[in-house]
Amino acid sequence: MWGEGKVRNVMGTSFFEVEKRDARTNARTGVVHTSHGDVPTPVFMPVGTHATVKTLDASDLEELDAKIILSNAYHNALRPGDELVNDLGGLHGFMKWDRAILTDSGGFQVFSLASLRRLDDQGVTFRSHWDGSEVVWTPEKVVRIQRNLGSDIMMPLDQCIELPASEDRVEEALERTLRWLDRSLKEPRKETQHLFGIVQGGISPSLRRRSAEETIQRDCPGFSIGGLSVGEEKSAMYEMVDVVTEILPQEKPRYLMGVGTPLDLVEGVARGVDMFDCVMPTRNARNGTLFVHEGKINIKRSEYRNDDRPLEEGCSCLACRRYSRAYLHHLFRVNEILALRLNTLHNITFYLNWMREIREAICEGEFDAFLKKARESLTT
RNA sequence: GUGGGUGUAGCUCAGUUGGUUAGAGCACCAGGUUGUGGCCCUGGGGGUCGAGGGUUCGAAUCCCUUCACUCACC
Repeated sequence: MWGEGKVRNVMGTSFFEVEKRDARTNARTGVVHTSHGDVPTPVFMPVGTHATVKTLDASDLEELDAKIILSNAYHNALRPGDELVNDLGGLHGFMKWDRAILTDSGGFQVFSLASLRRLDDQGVTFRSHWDGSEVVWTPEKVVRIQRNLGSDIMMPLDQCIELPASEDRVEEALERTLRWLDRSLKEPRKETQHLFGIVQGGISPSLRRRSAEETIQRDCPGFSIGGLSVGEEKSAMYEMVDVVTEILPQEKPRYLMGVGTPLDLVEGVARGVDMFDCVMPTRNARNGTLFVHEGKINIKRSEYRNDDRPLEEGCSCLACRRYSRAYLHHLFRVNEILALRLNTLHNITFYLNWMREIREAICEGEFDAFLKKARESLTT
């Protein structure tokens, strides 16, 4: 099913190295080398849209042992402004985070803020969601923004479309994404910055293949799989990941954008994905949904009002080490800021530990069993 | 004591000239949340319409009595 792909380790100071490949699936461990440190893969990148992982600061993230976070070109360019960030030492200096940063281009905002935009081949015209002023985006400008932000890994402007969509529209978005990638690659960036290509193609296997085959012709150090988890069936998403990872080169990292649930991460890894990001652990933390190995805990539920146990026995996070479900329930119910912070600490800890467990399972040759167990115990 | 006002879901209130099974917002109970606004979405439980009597085919709605709260004046 997953084939027996070739491993071609690149020696020396290459951007990415595959370390261990699973025998029965496409899962592999590796390391992404950046000028802000090494990142063991498969990795989950906490989302810090506005130069902060909401409720946490850089020292929190260091304590949680995060090696890389994700931020956003669109949001940071509007506020506080990428030139200001550049003056203040880039995102790293600004937020005092000296580990790796990946920035998303704002391509997803073209999609999610669709009512505010006008799009043609030249680029995108937005109305700022802050003050309504008009901003024009081109692929070149988006690279310039990310150069100012100083991220280690940057995404080109792409076109992510709503599903379901006609074959024609998917194809048009796919072609435009490729043209925009070519323009992005011509725009200067710092030597230490790496620009990924993004594969589109909706939920059409043939268009996905075409997008992947075209994209890998470009000189990119890694490839992203975009346009998924936007309302399609879960089975379709997994199938698209299968289709694409079969084509992407083994020696370069694959990044599945915006995904996903703990089970999605395992399923993605099984298909050869190395990098993930998702708002789910942080957003759900703020909405009272907490991840544990058995599934999810909705801390709002009244059954936790008198529950003296920690969220999850053995969890290393502050919320679990020190506080009870009853206390977390209370804090959430009375809308205390601390609830959001403790919940976020827990969910990020869970996600980072989850990826660590995945890496260990691969290293020990037990990923297959790990995958099987995850499928049995997790439904989403 | 006299005169006026108000009593409808836990809270704040809609409810047409009397007309199906009395509604909304918030709260409560429970789901959802996938390249981020603590937002938002979807369900659910909950009412002797202050109480009693009357008119009527039919009353939250009209009439009488009564109770509670409230305002003004003694």
